[in-house]
Amino acid sequence: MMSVDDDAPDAQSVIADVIRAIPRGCVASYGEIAARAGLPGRARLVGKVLRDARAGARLPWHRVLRADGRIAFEPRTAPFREQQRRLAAEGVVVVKGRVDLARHGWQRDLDAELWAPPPF
DNA sequence: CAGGTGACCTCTG
DNA sequence: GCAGAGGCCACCT
Repeated sequence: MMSVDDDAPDAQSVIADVIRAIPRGCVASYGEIAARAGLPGRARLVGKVLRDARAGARLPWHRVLRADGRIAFEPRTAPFREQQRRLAAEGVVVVKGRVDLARHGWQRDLDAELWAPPPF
């Protein structure tokens, strides 16, 4: 007997899947992730998923940034430096706690595929 | 039940 | 660049 819930996986697991889909070397914002999970406006829920994420969750949490490309943690804190370190390890440039989204943004990557920009 | 909080976002000035 | 307001909603007091 099917129920409608079979087609309504809980939001948090969908969000987790989206985060796992962020390519290495790319970053995505909370709002972007929520939107891609079919949950526009639910950026805060993405934050909760990451907060609840456990070590064994295997989520690339370091690839999630704020909408302006800044790391969500307070500068100079341990988590902040850890995220910055992990990003650098993937070749993502972090300057003053900020990433150039035009260079490493996931959405930008999609645009690159669809638009097939000419070499400059 | 009401109020505050939070790994957030967008708009306005 | 910064500040305020409104939106979002799960979770805790």
